[in-house]
Amino acid sequence: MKLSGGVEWALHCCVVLTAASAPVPAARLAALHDVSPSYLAKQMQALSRAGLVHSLQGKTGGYVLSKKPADIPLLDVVQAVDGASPAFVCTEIRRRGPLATPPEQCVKQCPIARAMGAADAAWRASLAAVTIADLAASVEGDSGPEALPRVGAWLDEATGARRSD
Amino acid sequence: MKLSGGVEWALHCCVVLTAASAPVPAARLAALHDVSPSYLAKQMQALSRAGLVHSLQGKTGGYVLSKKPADIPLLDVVQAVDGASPAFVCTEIRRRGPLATPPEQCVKQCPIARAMGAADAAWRASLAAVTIADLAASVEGDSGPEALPRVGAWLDEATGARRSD
DNA sequence: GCTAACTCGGATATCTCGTATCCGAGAATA
DNA sequence: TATTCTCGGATACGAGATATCCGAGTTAGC
Repeated sequence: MKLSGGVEWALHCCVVLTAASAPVPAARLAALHDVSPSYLAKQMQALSRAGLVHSLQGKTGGYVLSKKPADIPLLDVVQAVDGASPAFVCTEIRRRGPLATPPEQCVKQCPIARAMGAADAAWRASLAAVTIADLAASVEGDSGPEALPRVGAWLDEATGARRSD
Repeated sequence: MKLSGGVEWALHCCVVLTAASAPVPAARLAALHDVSPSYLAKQMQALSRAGLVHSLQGKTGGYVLSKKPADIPLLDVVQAVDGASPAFVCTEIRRRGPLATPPEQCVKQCPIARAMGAADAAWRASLAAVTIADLAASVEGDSGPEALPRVGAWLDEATGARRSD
């Protein structure tokens, strides 16, 4: 029961992209967080495939959020990076062995699968209730209203003035 | 975000142990479900270490539930087999890179970690609300009141009359 | 009291999946 | 039109899960 490590990176990227006003290359995002550029690129590709971010190619290319931050639940980001398959997969072992449950009693899934599925649904519901906009607001509350715009400005420097660092 | 496959086996074993009236060897449990005896033994060891089942050695040994089924939440079984560590681990990447958040603003964990932690808590709460006894009752509702006792009798055959198969 | 057989428990190979990386395709700028 | 920068998929590497085996301990029977 472990979540892919790239999920954390993807979520942070989505939050900071909120403050950017121009396409941000994956390399720039990697530099901001001081993480592997190659690997973060992979996560951004996943977000792009899921339609959460729009990718622009070419010299001034990069990634832009394709929706309003308030319309992006955390669940979408997590599922884009980590996959949408549920944590628990029922192997139907009740149908095996000498005392296998007869097929006519297997119309509904077994109680174990139901309970695990309910827990999975609760987890997803919790993630679906929070959006990227909520996270951005929380960052303001924690680090002050100027923190996020400052990051956004730093990200924009890449395109505006390449002489920043 | 994938759960160890052994979790399913462990849960099924706990449910059927409800109906047994004598210690059941791991090999017998494996035969019931037609799964690898060696690997299931590993899961049972995890349950034993967690104190959910009591292990008896010797010729008439085996595993017995160490508590009333109503006192064993699914969460305990899942955590015993899969580990208790949370699915999301915050790497604190906000403290890295050129615009690292100053340490004095890191007294509380970042909004992302909080949101993921809340989802994890919801998942655990859902699992903690269901007990092995609830599952056993659901099995009765699905397959009839005689299904579970029949399995229990089959498990007991191992010790009572070894001439069963 | 002793032998023998059966049990659990931990230590040991194998393998899939996540981690990390690289190079080619495509587009906008100059 | 050529160049430079970007994304995108295909490619090695490593950790963790999967599956297994053998030794330690205990009980039953003789």
